[in-house]
Amino acid sequence: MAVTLADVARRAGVSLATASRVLNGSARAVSEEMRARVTAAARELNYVPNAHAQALVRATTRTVGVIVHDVSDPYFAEILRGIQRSAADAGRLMIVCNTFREPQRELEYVHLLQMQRVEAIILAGSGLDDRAYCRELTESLDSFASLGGRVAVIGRHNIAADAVIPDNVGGARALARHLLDLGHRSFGVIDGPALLTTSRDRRNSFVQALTSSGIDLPPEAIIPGDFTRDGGARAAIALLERFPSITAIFALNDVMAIGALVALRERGVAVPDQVSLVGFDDIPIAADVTPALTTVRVPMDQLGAEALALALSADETLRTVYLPTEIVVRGSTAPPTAP
Amino acid sequence: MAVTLADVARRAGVSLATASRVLNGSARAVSEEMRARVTAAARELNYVPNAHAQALVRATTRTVGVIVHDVSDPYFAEILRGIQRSAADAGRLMIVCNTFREPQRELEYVHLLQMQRVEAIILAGSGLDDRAYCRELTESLDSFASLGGRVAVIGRHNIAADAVIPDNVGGARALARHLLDLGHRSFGVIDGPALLTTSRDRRNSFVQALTSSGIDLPPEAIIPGDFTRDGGARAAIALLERFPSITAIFALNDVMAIGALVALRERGVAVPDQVSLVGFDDIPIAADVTPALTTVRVPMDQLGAEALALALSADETLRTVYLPTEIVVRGSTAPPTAP
DNA sequence: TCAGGTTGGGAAAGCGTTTTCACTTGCAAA
DNA sequence: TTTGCAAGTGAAAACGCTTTCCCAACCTGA
Repeated sequence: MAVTLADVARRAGVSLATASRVLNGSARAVSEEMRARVTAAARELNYVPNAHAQALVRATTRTVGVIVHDVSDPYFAEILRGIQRSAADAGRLMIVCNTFREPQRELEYVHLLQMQRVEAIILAGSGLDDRAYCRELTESLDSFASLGGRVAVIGRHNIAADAVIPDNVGGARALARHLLDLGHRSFGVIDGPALLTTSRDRRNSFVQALTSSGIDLPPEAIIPGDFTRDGGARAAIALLERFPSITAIFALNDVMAIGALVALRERGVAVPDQVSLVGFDDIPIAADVTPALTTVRVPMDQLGAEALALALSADETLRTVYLPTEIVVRGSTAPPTAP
Repeated sequence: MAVTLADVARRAGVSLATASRVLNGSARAVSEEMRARVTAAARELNYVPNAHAQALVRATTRTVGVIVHDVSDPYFAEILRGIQRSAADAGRLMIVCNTFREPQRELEYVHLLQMQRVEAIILAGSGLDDRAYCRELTESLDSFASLGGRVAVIGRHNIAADAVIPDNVGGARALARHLLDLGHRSFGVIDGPALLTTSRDRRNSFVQALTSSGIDLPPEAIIPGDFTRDGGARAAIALLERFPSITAIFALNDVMAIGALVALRERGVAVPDQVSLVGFDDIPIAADVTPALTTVRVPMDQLGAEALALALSADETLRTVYLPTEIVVRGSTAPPTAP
C-alpha cells in the first residue's frame, strides 16, 4: 500500500542504502546525479518515511510525552502551550495524556509512553505525597529511565527527576504580606488537593507568614478544595458560613478563586468591599473577571518550556530550576471595612 | 539495553512465537504452563513491549493526531478534552500539534503525523477558504488518506473528510433575533479571521437575520477580528469610535467578546446599559465575567468526541455530523436605552 | 494397527528503515 | 605497470515484534 524506501530506490535505479543516504542527508558522500535521481523519485512517488521503522533502527524517537490533569484547566493549558513551543523548536512531537485527575491513569500513561519509547516524559499533573502511590509511580518512572528515557516534573515532587518549580513559597508569602499590610486580621484559606505538594507549599507559606505576624489561623479556617472552579465556589460558601467575620480569603489557585468570586457575588457578598480575595497562578482570565483578581503570577509557559529543555538536555545530572513568581495586585483586594 | 521479547522468551525457555502469543492473548491455544512461565519471565524482567516494532508489523498504530490553533484557547482546550476522553476510551494515544495560528505549521504537522502513521488526523484549527492553501492542504491530507489514514475536521471545511459541525447558522440567527426582540436596531459585528468558514457562517447568518428584519448593516460596521482576546478589545474600540450610536455588538466568539467587554469597561461604556454584547461558544468563563455573557452554547467536548468517533469508525463513507447549538441569555444583553 | 484429527510449539519470513562492511572504480604516486 | 587511496555504491545485517507455516506428539475411532 504505502510507498516504501525500496520503491523509491527501485524507481531511481539505486540501492536502498543510497536512497537512504540521500533522503536523510547522511555524511557519506553521494554523487550529484544519484541525489537528483533519488529526490525526484521520492517526490514522484510521494514518499513519506515510516517513523516507526526509523525509530526501531535509530533507537530513538523524536517524541515526548506529557501527562497533565486536565487540558482544559487554564493552568495546564498554558503549560502545554509552553511545552509545545519548545517541542516544535526542537523538532519533537508531543503526546498529550489527560488523567482527568485520576492517579491510576497516570500510571497507565507512563506505561503507554514507555511502550512508545518517548525520549522524555513530562509530568505536570501529579505531585502526590501519598507514600504508596508515590512509590508505585517512582518505580514506573525508574523503569522508564532505565531504558534511557528522561523525566521532568513541573511543581515539586518527591521523585528523583529533573524538576521546574515556581516559587510557591515566596508568592504565598507576598500575598499574606499584602493582605496584612491592607489591615486584614481574619483570614480564610481554600486549600488545594490534600496530597499535592503545591498545595502544601502555598498553604504553609501563607499560614507561616501570618503566624510570624502574630496572627493565628484556626485549622478549621482552612477548607479543603480541589483546584476546580466549583470546588472553590463551595468552599467559599462553607467558609463564610462558618466564619462570618473573615475579611480576606486566599484561594490556592485562580480557578478556585474565580469560583469563589462568583459564589460570593451570588450570595451578595461584595468583593473587595466586604471580603478581599486572592488567588494564585495569574491565569489569563484572572485579569478579566470583576473585580480583577489579585494573584501571583506564575510563568506557566516558561514552566513548560523549561521542563522540556531540561528533559531534552544531554546533561545527565538531575537538575531543579526555580522560577520566580510575582504578586499582581488588582481590584479584588482592599482594606477591610472598619469593624 | 532494553528488555526485548527475545529476552523474555529465553528466560521462560520458550520460543519467540510462544512468548508473543502469551503476551498478546492470541487466539492460538497455549498451554497453561507456558503461559505462566512467560508471564512470570515478563514480569521479572520488567518487559515493556516496543510499540514501534508492533506498529511496523501490525501496520497500525493505536495513535491519533490532533491539529489545533492554540491549546490555551478555551475553545480548543475543551475540544481537546473531548477528544482525549474518547481516545482514552478507545485505547488510543493522542499526538497534539499546536499551529500557533500559522497555517504553514499545519502542513508540516500533517506530514509529521503521516510519518507517524497515525490512524487518524483530527483537524480543529483550520478551515481556511484560501484557494491555494486549501488545495495544498487537501493534497497533503489525500496523501495521508491514501495510506489508509482517516481525517476528520471540526467546523466546516472545504475538504473531503468526515466533519462535525456546530450549528453556527442557527446560533447566530438566534442571537440576532434575541437582540432584535430586545429592541436593538443599530449593530456592530466583530468578525473572525476572514478566511475561516466558521467566521463566514456566523457573520453571514447574523447579517442575514438582520436583513430579513429590515435592518441593513453597513459593511464598515463589520470590523475584522482574529478570535483572540486582544483582537476583540481593539475591534470593540474601533467599532464604537466609528459608530458611536451602536447599541449592540456581536463578537463572533466568546474570547473576543470578553476582550471587548473589558475594553468597553475601561472606556467607561456600560454593558449592557449602553451597549449589549453577545459572543459565541459559551466557553466556561463566559458565565463568570461581569456581566455574564449572553452567547450560544457550542458543545465543544462533544465536537471533539464525535470527531474522534467518526475518524475511528470502520465506515468508509464520508459523514458529516451536525451538532445543535443553543442560545444562552445572560446579563450582557438588555433593551437599548431610550434614544 | 493405522489413517486422520487435534493440540501445542518452533523456525523463519517479513514489516521499513539505517548503517556497517565490502566492493568497484578512477586516479595519483611510485 | 603496479600500488595505494579516496569516492561512490550496494549487499546484508540488524532493530523488535507478529504471524504463517510446518512439525511432532498425542488422541480417536475403525
